[in-house]
Amino acid sequence: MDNAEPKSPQRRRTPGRASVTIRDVARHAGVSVATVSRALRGSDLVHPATRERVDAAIEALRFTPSQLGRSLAERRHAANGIVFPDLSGPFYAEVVLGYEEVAATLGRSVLILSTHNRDSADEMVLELAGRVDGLAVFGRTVHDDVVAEVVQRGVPVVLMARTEIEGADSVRTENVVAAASVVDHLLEHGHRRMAFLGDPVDSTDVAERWAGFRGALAQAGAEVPEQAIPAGFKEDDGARVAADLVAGGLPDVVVCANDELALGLTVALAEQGIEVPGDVALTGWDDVMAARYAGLTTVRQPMREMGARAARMLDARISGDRSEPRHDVLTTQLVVRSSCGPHP
Amino acid sequence: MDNAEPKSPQRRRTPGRASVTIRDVARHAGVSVATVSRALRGSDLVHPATRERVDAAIEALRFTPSQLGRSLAERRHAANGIVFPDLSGPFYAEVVLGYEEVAATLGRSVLILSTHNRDSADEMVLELAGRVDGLAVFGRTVHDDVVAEVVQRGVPVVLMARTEIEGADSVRTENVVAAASVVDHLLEHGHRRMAFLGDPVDSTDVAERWAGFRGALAQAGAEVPEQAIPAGFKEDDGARVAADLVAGGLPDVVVCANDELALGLTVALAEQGIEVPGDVALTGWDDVMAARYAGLTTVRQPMREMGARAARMLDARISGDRSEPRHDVLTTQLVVRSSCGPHP
DNA sequence: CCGGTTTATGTAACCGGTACCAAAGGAGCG
DNA sequence: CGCTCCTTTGGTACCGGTTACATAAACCGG
Repeated sequence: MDNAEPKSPQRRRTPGRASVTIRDVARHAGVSVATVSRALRGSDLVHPATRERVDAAIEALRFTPSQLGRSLAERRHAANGIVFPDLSGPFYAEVVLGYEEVAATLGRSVLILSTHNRDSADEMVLELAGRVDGLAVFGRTVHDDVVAEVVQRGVPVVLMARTEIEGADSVRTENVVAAASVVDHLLEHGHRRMAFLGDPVDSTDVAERWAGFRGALAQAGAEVPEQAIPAGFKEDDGARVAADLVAGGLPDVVVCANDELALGLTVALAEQGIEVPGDVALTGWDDVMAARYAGLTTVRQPMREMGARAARMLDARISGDRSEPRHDVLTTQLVVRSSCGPHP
Repeated sequence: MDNAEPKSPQRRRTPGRASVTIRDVARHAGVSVATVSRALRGSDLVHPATRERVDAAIEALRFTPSQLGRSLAERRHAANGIVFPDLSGPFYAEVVLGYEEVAATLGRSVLILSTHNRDSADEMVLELAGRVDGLAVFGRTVHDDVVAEVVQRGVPVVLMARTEIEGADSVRTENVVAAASVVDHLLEHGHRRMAFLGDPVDSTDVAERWAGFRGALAQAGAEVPEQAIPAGFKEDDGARVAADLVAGGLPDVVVCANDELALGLTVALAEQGIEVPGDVALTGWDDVMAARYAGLTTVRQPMREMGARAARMLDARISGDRSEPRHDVLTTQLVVRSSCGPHP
């Protein structure tokens, strides 16, 4: 009965605490590990009396099954990953929230990775891919070939707000029509000379907004600017262009690629004595909380829904859905406030 | 050489893709798994020529070591968890960001869990605890006994913005002094009748702010309200109390437990024709982005630093630090804007 | 009272790595 | 030339679960 005392190289034990394993439980309950495992998973056929003994042992030993051992045996992580550039915007948080909520409901943990423009981002993503059953990637955070590599390894990927990639699902929000509706609204205000602030090269979303913007202007026979004014996504980036904008002669309105740009620009302009919307009108994009209080006209995107949908798409893939990749487009909504000027 | 053909029950293969393992690499390179493992970990002493063969095999087979197998063998997850109530505030996102940034630098992945007031939160936390090397818990998201249970299992825990628990480190921000400085500032404005909006029972932070608020009023010989006006943390909660506040006779100022409350209240009051700061002054707490644009006087907390510090504390514990639990308190900063009235 | 099921449990081979221990082969030295 | 010592490498027992397969016990109608 009490075997293996002499031969065994005496359980190597790490400095850390000795965690109690399924075999300890089995011994304590006087059954085999198989039985404990079965009792653990509730399901199968275990005699009530036996189950009781096992439960008692589990209780007595305060046993918790190791997720690691379980995952290895089941060959699934029961976890999803999500990659985004930087949580700092008030914006990504919503996406993550929607994602997490659905994933949790589906019994999957969520691993987050923020790339912060780190050089090592690519490796970090690959590493992450090895820890999850599926991965959501937001925007231009990761190089195409890295995403392709992940897909190629068989890990389902959903892209969010990003150009499509062979073999991966995607969710994004509508941009072209929304940008056109912004422009149309501004035209109704009587604004004619419009500038666009944001770098179309930097993001698919911005590129589409820029395209929609130009298209609508052209269609209306209004003047179409040659180029967008390049800028990042932060308030600082908006503030930085204020001087140039003034020096170059103010347009009637500046359509900004996101709210933070518009807000930063508003403040910087005010410092130069230029009023919004009196001297120049502005619009943003995203409808962050601050936009409400700043009276910023903007476009609302269903960020939380986007995260939620990504999580559901991944779940379907992980569960074996082999159908053609889907590419969902969520509709957006123009939110008119005061920054575009008094209603005509 | 080519053994085990007849006896082996022929590798059970799951429906999924057959991932390439370290043994495949070993076979391909004509070496043992031990050698591959050594080559993999870079370190050890492997003959350059051998290493080259192994690398070639890895390349050829597009092998990626399984994090699962590795974690199981190393008995570490290389991952930390963080639990918070709800990401939706513009506020928690910062904490998570700081946490993630440091954790990533230290080579740990981050698992997030948002409890959303779900009933199953406790089990979810316990489950999470089984997947990580350390856990950060924000606020009153989890019952004390659940946290204790996690600690008892030997998983290091750091509490954020929460009352201390035996055996766990904690980080929080200073509240009492800050609340007093808010009150002092308001007294300088000449405000005397002050109300406090927020539920002290709901959160340790709020309780401390309420205490600091009362203390400062008492010290100044001003009228001390019997009770705080209970409210949650959302804009809606702020809006909801507007009517009662007006009906009960407006105080000189309402000190709110967070910015969202103050902002929601501002809007609701405006709808009733009551101006801030003309008819009533307001202050918030957190200094979210919207507070800047709404001109809200508030208290800034170093949220990102809080997350970062929690991650560092956990790292120390995981690395074997057995010293007494630390309880860090981060200093906060009064940010004066227009909502408290014109300067005297 | 017996062969045939059905139910309950045990045995052991995985999952995919890590690392201890031993052995092989080469170099250096008296 | 024999003998240590050191560098490389291989064999294998883990880590902590799951589960296919075998086995034993209990049940059943004829």
